[in-house]
Amino acid sequence: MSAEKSHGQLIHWRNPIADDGDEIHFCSTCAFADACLSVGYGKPELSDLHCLVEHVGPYRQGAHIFRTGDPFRAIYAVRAGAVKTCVVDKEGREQVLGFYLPGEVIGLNAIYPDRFPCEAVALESAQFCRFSFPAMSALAGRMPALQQHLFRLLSRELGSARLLAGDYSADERMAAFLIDLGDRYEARGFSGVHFRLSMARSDIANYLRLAAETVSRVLGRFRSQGLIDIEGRAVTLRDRAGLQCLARSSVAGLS
Amino acid sequence: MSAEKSHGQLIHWRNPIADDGDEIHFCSTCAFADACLSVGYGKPELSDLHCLVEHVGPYRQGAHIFRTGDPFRAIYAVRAGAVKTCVVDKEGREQVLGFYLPGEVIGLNAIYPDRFPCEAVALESAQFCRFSFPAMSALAGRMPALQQHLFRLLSRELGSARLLAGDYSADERMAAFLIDLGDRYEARGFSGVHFRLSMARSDIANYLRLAAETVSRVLGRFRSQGLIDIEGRAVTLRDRAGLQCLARSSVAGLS
DNA sequence: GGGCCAAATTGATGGCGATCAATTCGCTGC
DNA sequence: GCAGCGAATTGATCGCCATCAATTTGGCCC
Repeated sequence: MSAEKSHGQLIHWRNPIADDGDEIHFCSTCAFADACLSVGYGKPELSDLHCLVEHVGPYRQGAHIFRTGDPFRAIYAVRAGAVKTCVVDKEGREQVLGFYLPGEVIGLNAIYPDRFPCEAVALESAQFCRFSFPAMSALAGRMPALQQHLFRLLSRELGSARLLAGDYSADERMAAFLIDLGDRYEARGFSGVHFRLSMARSDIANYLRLAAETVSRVLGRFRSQGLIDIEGRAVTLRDRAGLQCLARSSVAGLS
Repeated sequence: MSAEKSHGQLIHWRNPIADDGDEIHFCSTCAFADACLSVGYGKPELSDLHCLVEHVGPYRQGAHIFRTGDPFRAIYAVRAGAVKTCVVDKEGREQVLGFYLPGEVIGLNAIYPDRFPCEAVALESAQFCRFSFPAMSALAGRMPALQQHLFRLLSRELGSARLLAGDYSADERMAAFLIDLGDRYEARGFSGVHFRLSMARSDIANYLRLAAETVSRVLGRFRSQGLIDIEGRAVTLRDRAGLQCLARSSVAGLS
């Protein structure tokens, strides 16, 4: 982040990277920032948390962070770049489960089977903080705030997974998707109205359970209706209220 | 249900109730049975777990266990009966999120928002074990096995929520649904091939994101194909392999 | 047993989005 | 700049499932 600032006006939006951490201060945009803040800097627990972190990457576009069936040892917080998780059935077709932006956590759904139930693939060059899960859950036992935090991360993801399961129209799905991405970028300190899609149209289509052609058509219609600007992968949400309205029943005012 | 018993041989299957617990022994079919076993009976932690349990109910059919927006204080394990969880949008249409059988746990998705994000409604007369969540997470801090168990319950539900989100045909959804119910009954010690649907066709339809008419047609077709027997709400899975095959790509061999 | 109402089944029709097909766009390497 | 190739867009057609409508079944109270 600090490095990017020197580039000046070439950057239209803040480059999504959650990397302002050092030995003393934890990444402020990270999903675990709250847990750290809630115990206060300088406490021994915080340094414990730092000790079990390992920075890994960069992984280049298309590289796997983990694969289906890999033994579960750690969860990963995205530091930079973006990731998709997906399952691949025996016929080789893949099904995208989710996209993860800087500051978000992947691997939580591996706790139960004790193996990763899905693949994680870098959508662009990506770096991670790797948290040993045994160490982390041991620490969580001594550190109620961290335990609470893990419960919340899991519970939250549970809520958002359920949202995807609704029987929404193509327009509703797409509107909800754009709003959701915007909200998530915003929550991490980036612009919530102007951002870059890090995934291909076909990945969006797969994630929303639509055909790629439908995604293209809906985006085109949204543009002609003045709801968004989109050029290649650069998106601007022009009419958030309008999108929000389309993305109706999305369980009004949750998360 | 007890009224049914007087009908004598009309009842072919074991009455689904997970209630063999007392002050000393925990319900053996309960979702928390494993956690108890793993620390061993008689240990002080176990009695701690028992102390924070409160038996509630019976709730009659259609009664709410909790409602959207209620402050989150506890999670509930189903002791007897069955439950559906659902959200209701502002137009009043409901969307079924899941069904819960004896031994299963509801309320885990309330941890993050700290309020219940959905309704829980008894599908038939139902009883519960109510676990105070603050007490439980405090105990989890002292009892790694319990913490682990909570993580696993959450993670597991995360996995199953994702399954529902796939773009499956009506046949695939229905087959997967029947197999899943059978597996779950079996996991709790009941028959996995012969059981009673505790929910209405319209609830199944809503849950599977199909029209009630489609559910009716698919079940009829399954019957004429010899895959199942169904009469009213009594189901027998005649050809599990056939159903399993229909329910294909359901992320082969997870959960 | 009879009447009432909701649930379930069965049939006829239509719409949304998938699929197939044809360009066009945009990036990469030479 | 141009060839080459995959991604994205745009158009035409088809099929699954929702919707509307009509019975039929089953549960419940009198």
